[in-house]
Amino acid sequence: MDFSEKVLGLVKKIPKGKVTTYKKIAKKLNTNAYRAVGSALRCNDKPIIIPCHRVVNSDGAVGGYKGVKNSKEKIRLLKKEGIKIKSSKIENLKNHLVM
DNA sequence: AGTCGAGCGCGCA
DNA sequence: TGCGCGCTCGACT
Repeated sequence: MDFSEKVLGLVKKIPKGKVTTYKKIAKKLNTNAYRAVGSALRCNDKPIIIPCHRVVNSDGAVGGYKGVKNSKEKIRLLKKEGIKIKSSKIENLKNHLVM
């Protein structure tokens, strides 16, 4: 569970209005298991303290949320935080990227 | 551009 | 032990 814990720990630190990618997280953990990052977030039981909606794909696609791909809920949440989203893709991704 | 297959770490059967 | 997953990237079409 170390892996998952680390992932959750990092995601938890993402400030409001900012996002990061699965890839960056994996890199931070010194691994190439990008999928494992998604898995960890998917299995996370505390969406309250773990804003998994702030984690997106490297190309800006929102990915998924709560086990559902392209979750409209996730998109709306991000938009609410001031992030522009066009057709399930984040615009100016670089502008919101952290880490 | 769009699609396919291969690699990673963890969880579940 | 084996397979799949909220992913990514290099190769092919």
